[in-house]
Amino acid sequence: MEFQAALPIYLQVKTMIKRDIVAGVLQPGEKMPSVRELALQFTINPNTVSRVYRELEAEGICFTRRGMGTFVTENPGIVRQLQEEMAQELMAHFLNGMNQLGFSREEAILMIKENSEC
Amino acid sequence: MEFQAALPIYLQVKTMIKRDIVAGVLQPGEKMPSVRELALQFTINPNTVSRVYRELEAEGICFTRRGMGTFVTENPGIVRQLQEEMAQELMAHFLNGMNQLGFSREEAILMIKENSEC
DNA sequence: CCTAGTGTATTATGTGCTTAGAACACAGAT
DNA sequence: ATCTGTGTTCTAAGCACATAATACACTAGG
Repeated sequence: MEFQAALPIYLQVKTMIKRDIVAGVLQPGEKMPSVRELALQFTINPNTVSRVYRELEAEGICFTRRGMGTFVTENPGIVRQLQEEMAQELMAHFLNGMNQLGFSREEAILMIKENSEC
Repeated sequence: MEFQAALPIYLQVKTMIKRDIVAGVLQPGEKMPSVRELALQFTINPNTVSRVYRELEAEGICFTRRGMGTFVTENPGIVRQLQEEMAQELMAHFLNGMNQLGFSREEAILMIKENSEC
């Protein structure tokens, strides 16, 4: 694992966790790795992981029981909600970028269809 | 104009300029805005613009004539090259992200087709 | 009670980005 | 020569991010 230099690590970790929830790697109610464990796994500082969990909790994605750990929100709708949010954001980013490059929505779709090398 | 907090300003400006070149807003050989002018336009520091021009020059996208200004590279291939590069990057980012959300390439294309609201 | 494993908080340090301000070097026009 | 508009360079300051190290607060299980 390596992080992209341009984006703060804590944001990249947030995205990874959210994607793991959508993909089912982390399931609703499941215990997430401990702050120290995830810090070891990513070779980053526990404080950085702590920030990630704090922000994810503020977004209603997980909750914390002091002394016990951090857990994915039980609400099963969380998966669909995250999936919708993140997919929309990816599509918007892609289409907006392609538009600024001079490609229409249809041209963008055509290009992505005819490109097997990505 | 406002910048995204997560990404350094100089990177965002670089992308904007490259997209303008691909879209034809800036044409090969054309004079680019002066460091101070672009700084005023974006309400950022001239040093930040200077850094953008320096990096773009290092990538062969523009060249500088001291006392005259900074100009888009004359080479007309620059447009096609940038277009190819940036489109590939957008497609890769999109498909990779969708994959991590659990969508195959075909599903991703379907979703983007059926979504007129983005 | 004690230990181990949780999240949390604090302090200090280093790095990169951004800004402000000032000065310098070069080119073109008057 | 002088003025104006270029890019360039330098110094100082502030902020966010990330790290290291340490300590604290809580929970479960021996």
